[in-house]
Amino acid sequence: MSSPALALPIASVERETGLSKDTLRVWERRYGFPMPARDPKGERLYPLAQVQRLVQIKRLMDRGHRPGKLLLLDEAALDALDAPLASEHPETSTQQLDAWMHLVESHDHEAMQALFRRELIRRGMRRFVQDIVGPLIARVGEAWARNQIGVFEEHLFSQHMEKLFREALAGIALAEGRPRVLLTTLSGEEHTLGLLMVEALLTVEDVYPVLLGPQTPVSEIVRAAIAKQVDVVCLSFSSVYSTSLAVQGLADLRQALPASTAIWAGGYGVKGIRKPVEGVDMIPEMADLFERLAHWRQAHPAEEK
Amino acid sequence: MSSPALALPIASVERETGLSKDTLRVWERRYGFPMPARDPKGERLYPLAQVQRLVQIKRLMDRGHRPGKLLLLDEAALDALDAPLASEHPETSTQQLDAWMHLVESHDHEAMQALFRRELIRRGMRRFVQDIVGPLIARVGEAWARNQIGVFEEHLFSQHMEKLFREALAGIALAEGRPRVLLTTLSGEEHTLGLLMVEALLTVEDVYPVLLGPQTPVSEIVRAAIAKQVDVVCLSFSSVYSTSLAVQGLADLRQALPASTAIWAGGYGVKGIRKPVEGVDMIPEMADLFERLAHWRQAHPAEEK
DNA sequence: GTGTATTTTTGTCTTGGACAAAGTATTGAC
DNA sequence: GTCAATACTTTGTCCAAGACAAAAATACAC
Repeated sequence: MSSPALALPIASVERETGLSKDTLRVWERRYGFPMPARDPKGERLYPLAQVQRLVQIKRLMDRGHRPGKLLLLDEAALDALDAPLASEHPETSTQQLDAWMHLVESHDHEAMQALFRRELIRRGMRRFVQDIVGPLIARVGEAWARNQIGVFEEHLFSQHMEKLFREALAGIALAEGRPRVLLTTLSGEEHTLGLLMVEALLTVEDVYPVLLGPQTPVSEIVRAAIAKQVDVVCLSFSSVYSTSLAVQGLADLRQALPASTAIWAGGYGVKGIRKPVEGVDMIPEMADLFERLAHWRQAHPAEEK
Repeated sequence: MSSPALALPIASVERETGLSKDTLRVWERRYGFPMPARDPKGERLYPLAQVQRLVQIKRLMDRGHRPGKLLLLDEAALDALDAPLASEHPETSTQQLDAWMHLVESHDHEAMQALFRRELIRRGMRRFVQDIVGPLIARVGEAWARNQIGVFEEHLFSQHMEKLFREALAGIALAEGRPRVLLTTLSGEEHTLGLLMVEALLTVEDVYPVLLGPQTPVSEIVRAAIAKQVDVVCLSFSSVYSTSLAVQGLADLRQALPASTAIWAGGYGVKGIRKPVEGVDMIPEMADLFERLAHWRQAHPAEEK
């Protein structure tokens, strides 16, 4: 018999935690944690408890804590760090959001899907996205960082949002509207939901969207922009994307793209950018998107043909 | 200025080829290939040509060739081994696939989308996926590996496939069919297309699918499987996922999941697995999926309530 | 406050050796 | 001849300790 699932080899820990083997080994050397057992061959075997703690540490690091501090803390101190942060959801009526969150937590996706559809019809796409989806995505991200929900709940939520948007857009035939907008993210930014949200908003505003999906290198964005003759390249940054990487990427893109092509950068990740990047329009809030759009249309009156 | 993309550091090569850093280094030591340049710091810089050849070698390995032989061959001999693959999907003529590929290359996604819809209606979901989508995805992956198309074309293709599947499934109300199947990938496997394809196939076969999206850690898959009470966990592996990581991950999952929950593993990434993993059903080909499904239903006759 | 220089932290890369698991070849029984 | 057990070869992953640059934090000047 024995109970083999009590410990994992280093490769599995890498997969489960997202921490590289090199990092795991160097932490052990420097900080004394994690300190795995060894098999007869001398290879590391991480007890499940240590793996769980590593997951927790990783999550706290994503929230801005530094490994040097975290790895020296004991379990209680770690848990204490997990608790606060609870105070901030300003804008939206907390009560309604709580109701939505409860659906996310309870995995009742049939009810969630049904409620989404109802609210979409009731409010229209624009208000639905602004009042519900946007805040809810932020709330879910926050709940995940605070360990109130797991990866599983977050994934399920994302999938159903995606399904909802794609179904809503399914019936809409693409008009030859202007501007033509390319939607994507830079390499390293995996979050797709923001893009779909923007696609939905723009489509109902008679924009012609070209959805490229996430993680396109700058050089390929340029190729795409030229091949599909877009007027605007719109990028989305989630809150986990490093601000400096975003600024660098936007600058690179601006340089590589013809001056006639506008660049819009949106999402929670751009809120941290203090100094604006030359030739790039920041869209920190959903509402700014419409402003930008109106602005573009004003500057580019419809030419015949 | 400069030309930064001419060579890649080892981490990028690992990501692009699915070969681990350790493997890349040990091949260099043993066989003399790949033999990367070095930057001032002494770190490896793989020229693009070597990376492409590595991708080719990886593909040939998945077809059963052994690295010891392949790494000693020159370019011509490698290409010779590569060629005879064309006849693998007899149901679809190479000519027709070429026509599809041409659409991918020309970025004409309106035509592509229209043609997809027509073929879906004409053939039905099952034949459409088996005869067209499956081979086409393989073909696109291959073209990408050979550098015949860029990231941009590949992304655009993926997005339109995704759109197609999601639109096709939009109208179908989920029946309370059995088995209930959880669809996801392990951390590190980003490819979503395979999941959607399987979801589409299963949905029309009256299965109840739970799509979790990509990159779920094993522990969260287990939570999800229990919460959603699924009968089967179905994982997809693309060709860039390392075979040994797949085996390790499947073993970890098998151990963590109740014995009553079946595990199905599909995609091009499982073709390289020689020795079956205890308690995991391999689905190397699309057709095997239906066989597995029939098998499951036979073993679990519908109980009333 | 805002910007620049200095120090610390941190992750990734390096080498060469070791070993077991998987794959191939050989042997021997029937 | 087939099949199975045995010996040999191939192959990927792991280990150790050292090195270094990019990022973050701190100190300092304005």
